[in-house]
Formats: sequence, C-alpha cells, structure tokens
Amino acid sequence: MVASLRRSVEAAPLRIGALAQAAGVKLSTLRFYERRKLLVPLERSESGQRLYGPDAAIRVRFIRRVQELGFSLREVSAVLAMSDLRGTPTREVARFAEAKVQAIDARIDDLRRMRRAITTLMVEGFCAPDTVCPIQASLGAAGPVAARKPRASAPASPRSPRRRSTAVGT
Amino acid sequence: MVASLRRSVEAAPLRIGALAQAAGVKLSTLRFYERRKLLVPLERSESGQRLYGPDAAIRVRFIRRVQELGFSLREVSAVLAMSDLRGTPTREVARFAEAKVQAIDARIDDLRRMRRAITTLMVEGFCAPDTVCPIQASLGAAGPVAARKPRASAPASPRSPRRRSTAVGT
DNA sequence: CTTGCCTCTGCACCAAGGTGCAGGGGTTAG
DNA sequence: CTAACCCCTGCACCTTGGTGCAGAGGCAAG
Repeated sequence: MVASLRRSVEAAPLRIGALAQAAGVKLSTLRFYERRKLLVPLERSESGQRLYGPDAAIRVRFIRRVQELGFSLREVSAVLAMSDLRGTPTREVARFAEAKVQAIDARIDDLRRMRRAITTLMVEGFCAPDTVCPIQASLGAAGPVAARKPRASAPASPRSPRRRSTAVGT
Repeated sequence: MVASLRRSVEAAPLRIGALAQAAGVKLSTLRFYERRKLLVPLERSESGQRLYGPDAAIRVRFIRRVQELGFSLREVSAVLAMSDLRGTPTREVARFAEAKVQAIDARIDDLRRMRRAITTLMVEGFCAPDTVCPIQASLGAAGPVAARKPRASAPASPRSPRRRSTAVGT
C-alpha cells in the first residue's frame, strides 16, 4: 500500500530478484553489498522484503565498474559516500577526491609505461638474451614496493576452475 | 665454497632472506611466488637452500608493480613467461601482448572517465539533490557488468585492522 | 487450501594472495 | 662444542569478495 502510492511516475520499487536481474548480479551479491553498506534498500516491506529504488541498478553497476578500475569495496564505498553527500563538498570530501584523482593519475601513468614497454618490445622483437628484459626493467626498478593490494582485469568464469599452472597461451 | 668461486664480477647468489630484504617482501611471499612459478631460484645449495640470481629482486619488484596495476598473479606470470621467451615472439605471445595492450587502453579510458567525473563534480559543487549523481551516472550506465574480478590501490597496513564501517573521511 | 515462486536469515564454503608457526636442520663466530 | 641465526617443509589461518544451501515464511493463482 505505502509503496503503491508514491509519486505515480516514479518506477515501482524493485524487489531483490528484479534488481539483481536489472543490474546483472546475484541476489547474494546484493545482500553482501548491503552488509557492506554499499547498497541499502530504500525500505523493507512489512514482511521484511527488501525494496529498492529505481536508481539502485545504476548504483550496482557503478560499484562493479569502479571495482573493475581496481578499487576495493572499501574504497568504492568511500566514493559512494562522497557522491551521496549531495550538495555539500566538505573539506574532507574534497581532500579525499583530490587524493583519488592523484591515485588515478598515477595509475594511468603506470599503465602507460607498461603499455609502452610492451609495444616497444613487440616492435623490437623481444628481449635480447642475457639482458634484463626491458618490460621488467621498466617497472621492476628499485623504489617503494607497496604492500600486497591489487587484483583485476581478464574475464574468468566463476564456475570453470580446475586450471592451475600458468602457461603463456590462453 | 662453491658459491664464492663463481665469476668474480657477478653478484653473489642471494639467499632468500637477502632477496626478501632487497625486494622488500617477506620470505613467505617469495616461497609463495615459487609455488606459483613466478620466481624460481637459480639453484639450490646442497643443503637445499634457495639461491637466487642478482636480477631476482628486479623480477620481484616487477611482479609487485604489475599487480599494483591491477593484474592477477596468473596474468603476471603470463607476462613474465612472455618476457622470459627472450628473442622469440611467437604468434601466441604476440596475440597475448596485443590483448594486454587493449586491456590496458580500456582501463586507461575508464580511469580517465572517472577522473573527469570527479573533477567536474568538484568544480560544479557536487551532485544536485534528487538527480542521479554524475559520478555514478558516468560509470553506472547499462552495459555489460563483468563478473567480479578486480582489486587495487590505496595503502593499508596488513596488521592494523579493526575498522569495519565505511566513513568518507580517512 | 495447495502449489510454485520469491524472499528471508544464518552459516558454511570458495578462490586469490599471502602470512605465521611448529619442528627440524645448516652454518658460523667465539 | 654451542649459541645465534638462517633456512627448510608442511600446514593452518587471514582478508576480500562473493556463493550456496538449508530451513522457514510471503503471496498470487487455481
């Protein structure tokens, strides 16, 4: 009842299954995001069913995209918190945003460097024997090593494991 | 004894502890990389101690850097396998390299888009209330959602947890 | 009312990337 | 010789980001 009376043009609230479909993720993922405070349903029905607003799918897709860009869920939630502070760029938020931008720039630089190393290599016909391969040299030089953190990229089906070793092909 | 007689100019083989120090990682990490075939010691001493060549630290740093760029260890090892094929860019390797370059480009594009969204936002004084925040809109639009994959970036000390929720500050 | 499809909660488990620890030897200075 | 370090193996455990499952309840159609 309550729900069906909202401003009529507004899309009806989605239940979890519909949202999962719309956003292309699993129910369990949505519940997981809720635990992590990334996506909280607009409200619950009397019987406890999660009801999401029509923009929820965008939020979910956003989360996935940002993760793809190499940010952890913790960071994604910081970004979301920031974007949720509509109209109020506090000093803290501004600093956070700035830091994010710098991190993004640094990451772009690294990717460019790596890209360059790879293409150069391919053009030059690969590493000469008995030298340190330039791909490695380009990124392996001394400097801060950074504690274990990242992960990303290529597609891998969740239910297709059973491969261990590490061949170059494929 | 054996070790001290190698061609005098070549740096002495490192034992695992020295390499770990030089590369800024833990012993256990090096052993782990060995299991994953990312870094195999040059040889073992008679008593079974791992002995690494002088370039090992570069390789380790390289691994860390590439991971930071958002590649999984599986992918890193593919890159390394590629770079280890000194002098022989096979067709397979070339295809792999090309794919990597494309992946890198795509990732750079995404990062740029996100960067743009953030800076624009900061300039414009944040999202208007009652609209979908442009940060989210810029990346959350419909399209393929991509199965769970990535991870990366900001520093976080391994032994400093005990924080759960997700505030924007810090 | 029963069937079928959703959804709920709680809990266990998965893979990746490490980390730590126990128990047992190597090696080396004093 | 013995202490102090270093290193070995195997195994258990940790964090992230999800998944899956069981057991129980909601709800619309026939």
